[in-house]
Amino acid sequence: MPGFGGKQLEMDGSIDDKSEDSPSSSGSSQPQNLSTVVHTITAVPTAIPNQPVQVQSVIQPTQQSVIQAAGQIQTVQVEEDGEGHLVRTDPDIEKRREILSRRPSYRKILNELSSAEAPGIAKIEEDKEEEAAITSIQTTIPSYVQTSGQYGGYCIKEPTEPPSHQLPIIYGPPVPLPPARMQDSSKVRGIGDASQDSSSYKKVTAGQTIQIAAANQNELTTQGLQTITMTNAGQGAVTAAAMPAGTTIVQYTQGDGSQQFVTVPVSISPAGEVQAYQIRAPSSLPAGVVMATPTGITSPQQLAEESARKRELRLMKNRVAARECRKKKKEYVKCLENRVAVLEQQNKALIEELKQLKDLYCHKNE
DNA sequence: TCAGATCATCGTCAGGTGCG
DNA sequence: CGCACCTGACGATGATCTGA
Repeated sequence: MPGFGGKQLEMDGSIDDKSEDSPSSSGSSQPQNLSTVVHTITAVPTAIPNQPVQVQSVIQPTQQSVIQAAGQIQTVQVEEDGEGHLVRTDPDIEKRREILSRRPSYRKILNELSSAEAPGIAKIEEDKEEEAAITSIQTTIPSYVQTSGQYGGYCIKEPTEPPSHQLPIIYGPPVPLPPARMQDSSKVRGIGDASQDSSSYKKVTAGQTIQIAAANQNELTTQGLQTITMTNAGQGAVTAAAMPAGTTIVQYTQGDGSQQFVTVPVSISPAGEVQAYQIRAPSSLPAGVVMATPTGITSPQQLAEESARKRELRLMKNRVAARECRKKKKEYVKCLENRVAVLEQQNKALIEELKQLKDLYCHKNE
């Protein structure tokens, strides 16, 4: 597993360089306490557990040696394995291997790395985004939403002064939608075309993604709500299987850029009754994800819709998690590359130092 | 210019891990 | 033990490169 490599590179079989590779020391790290060097050991970092440490100087197995790198001295127990390799046998190794046998978290690893680095490298902080400000919102589904699952176009009128932290109420008559805006949800999403209409009514795309854009960006931003994207069932990223007809995912972006997701079942009665749902932020969901709980689901169809909604929510969360994971992985790889650069630099400096000392020693003997 | 190769990105699934 | 989260693996898709 690639994810294990970096951790083992640091923890297993290599010099523990927690404090030796800060970026600030890059290029300027010179060993200071050379008089304390008993043996100079070059430990080759390896991703393979139990890989023997390659020892350049001649030392005896089971001998206490002192590794000195970038001013840090460390005692290392070295033993010979069955194949003539010299292997580190620190008492901590077993414990470390045990820890490393678990799947690592890029966040944890990077934080560990960062804690050993200079402050220049940013840690990946736990998401401390504020809890969703929206705790109790009444969403009203317009009666003209077609029960086939395909929305007709409709207008959204933003309240002149919407209450703080509340979604705008969707209402208004159906409006024919331009086909071009119904083609690609990815293009539709993020449209905040405030310049397009000066009126308080908005055209909203239907079929794939419906966005509720702010006419006055500042107005909504100050209320912590910028855009709302409604993803309809059966199209785009939401498959028909995942989202039965009449189920809607509402995604909106707050002023700070954090995304919020709401799943809203749209079961409009043939009579056109509007069903209201209470939107809340349950404790089981992470910050930023709120769940719309329909009141009084009893029929099997509604149960199926409920399970489909749950599935869609799970997929959405996993999608976000995958994105986060990839982001972390990239940062982690970058961090490792920086470490490699720093260590190469230090290795160079140490080799140079050794060379100079050897020359000095030879000259003294002569 | 175009077809194929290569690469990057993304969504989804499955399985491991941590935690209450 | 169940749930939520994390992450490797896989396939799909689009962008870019390359040689004919």
